[in-house]
Amino acid sequence: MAIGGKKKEIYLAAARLFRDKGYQASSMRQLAKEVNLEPSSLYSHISNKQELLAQICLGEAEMYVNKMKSIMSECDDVLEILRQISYFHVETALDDPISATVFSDEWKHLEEPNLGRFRNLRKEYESKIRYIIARGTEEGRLIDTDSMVLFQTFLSSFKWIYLWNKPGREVDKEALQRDITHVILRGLKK
Amino acid sequence: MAIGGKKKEIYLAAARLFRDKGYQASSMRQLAKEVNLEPSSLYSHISNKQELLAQICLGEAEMYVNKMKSIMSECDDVLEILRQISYFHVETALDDPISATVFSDEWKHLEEPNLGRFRNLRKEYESKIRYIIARGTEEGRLIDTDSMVLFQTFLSSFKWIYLWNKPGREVDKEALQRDITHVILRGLKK
DNA sequence: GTCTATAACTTGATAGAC
DNA sequence: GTCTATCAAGTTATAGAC
Repeated sequence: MAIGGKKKEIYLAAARLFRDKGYQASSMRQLAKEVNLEPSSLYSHISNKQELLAQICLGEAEMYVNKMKSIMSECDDVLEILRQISYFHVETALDDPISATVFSDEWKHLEEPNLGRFRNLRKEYESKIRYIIARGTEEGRLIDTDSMVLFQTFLSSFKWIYLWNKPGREVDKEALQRDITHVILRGLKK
Repeated sequence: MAIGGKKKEIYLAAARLFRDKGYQASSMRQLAKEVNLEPSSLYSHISNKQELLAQICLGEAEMYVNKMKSIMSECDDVLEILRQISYFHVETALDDPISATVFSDEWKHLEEPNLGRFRNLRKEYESKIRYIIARGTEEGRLIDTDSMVLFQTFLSSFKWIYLWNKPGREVDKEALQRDITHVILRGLKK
């Protein structure tokens, strides 16, 4: 680990710990052990435990919002937008499954004002997807089923990848992107 | 609450607490308050906190396994079996969203030997579904995409219902069963 | 920046009176 | 079966020496 990289090392270890045991069951003592420090020394690098969770969750949330903006500014075709979102979800779940898991499963332990910020970012992201799906049905590109069902089914289809992506596993990213997107869009397309 | 129903009352309150705050963040003191007892009095009805989680998670897991056996013994058509599984998932998520959430999100806080039992039940359930999906592709009823992708996408498609099903919401169960099943099977069917 | 020591508090669970 | 009182262990975080 490079000099000055201790803070990053702490964040990475915290994310791994939160994923494996959950936020509440992860102690600062344990975290300290993982980065070879005494517990009190952690506080020279971070201000408290909550900050660790907030950084991870809000960082991921901002990444999704930014990606969504980027996709929508570059592309106008509903199916192509959904395809790009799908590819991005698979990619993030494979490239950083630890952060993806903490983001998905531990955000509820955020405290205010981080919780409010997180919910706003998620709402921003989700409302864009809702809009795309509603437009898709209007344009006759997606099936005419309840738009909430389409939206929720679409998003939940990615919720297994980060859990399934265990360290030892060999994954063909491009094949997985292609297959998952194929199955999902097959269900939604008219 | 009926006489003798205190134990059941405790379990219901515990499930609600585990869902809302997570297992680790739920304290026996809080649970005691919810059922109008002093913390120590809880131990006249249950032996410890872990037992509460185990009962909820293993109870749900057994229910799914039993239902799966029942479906497979009564029906031989792959698409009809998948339809019935889908309907059952939607039904349980709507009828008892609290247990469904604890089962899905808190099982990782089970300790041995409960954790092993839970994993075995889940494995039994999932291997039956894997088998059905593999058979579906062999028979030419389902698309020829990677069977693991089909399996995971199928199961994860139900993972939003119990979270979305907030108390105040009005839900048309039959419409939801029909719509969700329609979208999912559309994606899998040849 | 890291350490030792410790404050201030919460946790699950038990003992024993009633 | 419920209570009061309490224990032993664990929690986050801080103070101050080096």
